[in-house]
Amino acid sequence: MNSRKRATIYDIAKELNISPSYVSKALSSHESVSESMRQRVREKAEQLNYKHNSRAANLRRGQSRTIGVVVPHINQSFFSDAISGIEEVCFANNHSLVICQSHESYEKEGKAIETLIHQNVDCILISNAEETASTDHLRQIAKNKIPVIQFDRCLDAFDSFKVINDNKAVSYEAVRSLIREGYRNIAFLGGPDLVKIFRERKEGFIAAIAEANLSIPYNFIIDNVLSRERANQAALPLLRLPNRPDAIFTVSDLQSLGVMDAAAALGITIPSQLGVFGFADETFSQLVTPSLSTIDQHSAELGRKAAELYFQRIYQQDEMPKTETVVIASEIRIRQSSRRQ
Amino acid sequence: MNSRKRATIYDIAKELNISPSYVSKALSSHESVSESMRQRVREKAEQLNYKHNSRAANLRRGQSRTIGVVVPHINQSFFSDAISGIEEVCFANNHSLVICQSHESYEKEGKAIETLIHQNVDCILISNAEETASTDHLRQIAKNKIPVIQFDRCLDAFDSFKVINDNKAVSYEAVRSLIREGYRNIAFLGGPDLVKIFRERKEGFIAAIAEANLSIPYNFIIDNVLSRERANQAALPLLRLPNRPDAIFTVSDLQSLGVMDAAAALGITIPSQLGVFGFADETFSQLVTPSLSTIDQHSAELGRKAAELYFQRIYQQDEMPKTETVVIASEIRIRQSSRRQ
DNA sequence: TTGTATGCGTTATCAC
DNA sequence: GTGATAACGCATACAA
Repeated sequence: MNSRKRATIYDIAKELNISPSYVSKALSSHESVSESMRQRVREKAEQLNYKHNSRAANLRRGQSRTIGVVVPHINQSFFSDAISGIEEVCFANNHSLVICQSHESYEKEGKAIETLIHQNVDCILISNAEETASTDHLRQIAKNKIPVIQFDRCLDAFDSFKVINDNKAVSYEAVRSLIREGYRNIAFLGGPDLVKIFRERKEGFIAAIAEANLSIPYNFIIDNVLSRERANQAALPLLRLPNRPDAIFTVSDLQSLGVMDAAAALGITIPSQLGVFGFADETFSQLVTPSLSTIDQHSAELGRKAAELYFQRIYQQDEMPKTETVVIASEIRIRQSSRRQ
Repeated sequence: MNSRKRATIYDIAKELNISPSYVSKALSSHESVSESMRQRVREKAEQLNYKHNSRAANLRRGQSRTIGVVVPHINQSFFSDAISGIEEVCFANNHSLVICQSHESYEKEGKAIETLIHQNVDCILISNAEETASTDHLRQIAKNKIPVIQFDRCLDAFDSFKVINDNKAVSYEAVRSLIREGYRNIAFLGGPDLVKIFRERKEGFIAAIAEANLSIPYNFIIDNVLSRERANQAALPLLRLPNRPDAIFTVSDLQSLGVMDAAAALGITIPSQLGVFGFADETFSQLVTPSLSTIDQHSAELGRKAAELYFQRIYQQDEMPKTETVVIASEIRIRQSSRRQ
């Protein structure tokens, strides 16, 4: 695919009988270059269809002006919304985005990180895979002097910038709203306990339950059932219990879908016999019937914030700043699935 | 952020008292390097935490091993699924992905392309913005000797590899299924007429109508209403007509949602009084009530195919191959919204 | 088997 | 104002 090579500053220099370095300065509008010369160079560049090669420039500069992103799946609303926000900020700052997906696998996550290190990215934004139970891969990044920003699914065993929602507070709000609707026997379906956000959501749940002086049978709190299928498998036995839950709070919308499947299979009506509350406000949540009560994480905003953190706090900073955790406010969206009236 | 620099082959060479170029060969397991030396180099590399800098290597090689992707929005199922497929293939071929979104704007699309050219990407995969009515931006890419592969939203005024669905055939099938269900007065909500896929979907619609000897009032075919809102605005007056349509075929699921909104607003029941058929099989389509009949485009497969086209037909080829259009079979998914019984 | 020289396209430094 | 030179990190043709 090399029919002919692209024009370089050497070509422009030759045509204009000036030196390549001077062309470079002219193109970057260096002060020491007269306006008339800048003009001449620009015209010749246009004429030769010259395009600046940013990778060569970045090699020279010792940067890549590229941000790496690792997410479990790019085709889940939460992540694609977040990436969308990240892309906007990066684009506005003349940086580009290299995206990898881990498919929730720790091994693939490690490979993706390896690739990004080879690519010499300036920063890595990561939301960890469900499977990830070690911080070795993150330490690997740090070992290569690449700053890490975790978002949403953060491992607190690794110190880095983090962008998350006010998970505990909003979960507390959600469960309170269930209690206000008259639900009394509320179960919880969670995610991997290593991931802080899932622990926090559980804490919020427990706080609301405790505050209302309700009791939770030990088997009403089930961790590590993050997918629709696994939540379904967890909900079925729960809903077959003599003293079955009258509401279920889950840490993702997909899990709520699994609960709804289970309820349908057992002929249990939502919301009258069973309240359901999800998390993430996926596109489908307001479209299912009954529409799903959930939590809007403002994911695009979360992505934007993560990227901005790089540009404001790390980029062009001399030393590594003290890490920090940014909290993005989220909102409960009460819909039919948790409204008894 | 330059606390200390990363190790290079020079560092390894110095430590081992051999030449840098020899290190390079040893690391790439060149034949002329003894196994014992390879081993020594590898160990030292490991020890110094050396990471291959692929951007420097690629600069030397005159490639970037990077594919650029431009889509309207990365957070729409169809596109994120397609990108997911593209990513898989690229990752398997040791290439990385730079992703830009046009937000359906021609101007942003052009800027994204400009960025990708600067980035020196080896190929650009693009699905054009709704607004795009010129092929200038694509010619700009070609002018820079970068191969273009259009997918889904292709402009046929620009000759390039293209990957699309069997739009006409599957639309024909979809409309036939509506007719089979007894719908007789079927309207069409389309996209921009410049984009081939939308024209083809219309052609399929017309073919089925013609075959069944049904007539279509001139105002039952409405182009260029691609979003939920615009489809809603188009559907409302249509459904207020004395001789209103008893079914509507749209070229996207979001449009169908707009139609459903309109029907709900006017108290028209789906599917008994109005059949609705969408396109794309977005995640939500099987979750809405009534569930939406639609067309599964096999978008991940479509993305994979687009990427494979690059690796199989363009990458490492001496001359630009003759372009070609690849058709990905799609399938109709008949659900409640178009089933009268 | 090992090493040398050169260049990829740019920019920063210094000299004129 | 303008230009020569080195360097970014690597790979390759060529020499030994």
